[in-house]
Amino acid sequence: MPELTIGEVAKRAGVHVETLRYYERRGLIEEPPRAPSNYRMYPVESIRRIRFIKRAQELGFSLEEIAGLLSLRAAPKAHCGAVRQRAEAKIDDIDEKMRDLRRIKKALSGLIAQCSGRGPIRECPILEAIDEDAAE
Amino acid sequence: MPELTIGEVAKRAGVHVETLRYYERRGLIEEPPRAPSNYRMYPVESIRRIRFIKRAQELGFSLEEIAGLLSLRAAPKAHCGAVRQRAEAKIDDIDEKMRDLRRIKKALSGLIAQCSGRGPIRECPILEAIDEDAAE
DNA sequence: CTTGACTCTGTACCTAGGTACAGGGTCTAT
DNA sequence: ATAGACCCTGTACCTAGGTACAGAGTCAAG
Repeated sequence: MPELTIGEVAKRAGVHVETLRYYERRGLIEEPPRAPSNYRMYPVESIRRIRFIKRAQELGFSLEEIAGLLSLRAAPKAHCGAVRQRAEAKIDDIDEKMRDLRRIKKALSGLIAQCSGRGPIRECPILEAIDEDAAE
Repeated sequence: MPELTIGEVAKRAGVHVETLRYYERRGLIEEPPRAPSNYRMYPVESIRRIRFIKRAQELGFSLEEIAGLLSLRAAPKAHCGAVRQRAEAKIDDIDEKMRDLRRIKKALSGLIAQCSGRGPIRECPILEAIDEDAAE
């Protein structure tokens, strides 16, 4: 019987015990069977699933989106295009964030260029610019 | 007496009344004098300060960092280099975020390239890759 | 002089993704 | 048989930046 306690799963998957219980509440992992002691007893496959979740997170998916991926995976009629679509949407999100960051960086660079770094604070061109600019 | 109620300040600065009270609690704006009714009565300059906060936010500064900028501005001995330094640090933050986003985007693009979008979900190369990859 | 719009304080709630107790039960080694 | 390490539930707390009440007081118009 390859069953694991929550602490073993946590250690092997590299997460905290509380995180596993949290994922269970969030519906990301199904409720494992219980030992007579009421301890959760996880099959070894659980570790793989937790790692899937962590890696999808590293790819920028939220827990809600990951739940979607997982239920997609479990749907026999689903096809691969649905997954691809989600990945593409995520890339669009990333592109948008990058545009925002570039815009902000450009604005900051412009401010820095106006500041020698040597005047008194009262005449700081950066502060003056933030103070005076119309909302852009 | 150019004094404004909280609602007037909110409207003119483009924020909610609750936000102004929140900023006051956070120490971003000082407690305004009170009318006999106990209403807050703001001087017109307050509007400028609120707008400063909003614009600094748009530049990526947190409220805590903005509090720092504001107290810097109020310190007579401070010099402009301190502001410049904060702006440069913010650019470094941005660069780091952009690097992260680029890395993630690259990983996602690689996954998408492996997926025709047409297979059944069980053979989806994207899901398989997330499932199998060692943490990278 | 009353109605509606405004303001006050205090507190709870929201998202996201957890983390930390408290107060109990269980399991293992000695 | 008892100490220490584990597990259970339930609830509160955390960051960040607000938002939403509830219940009370105030102000202006008609």
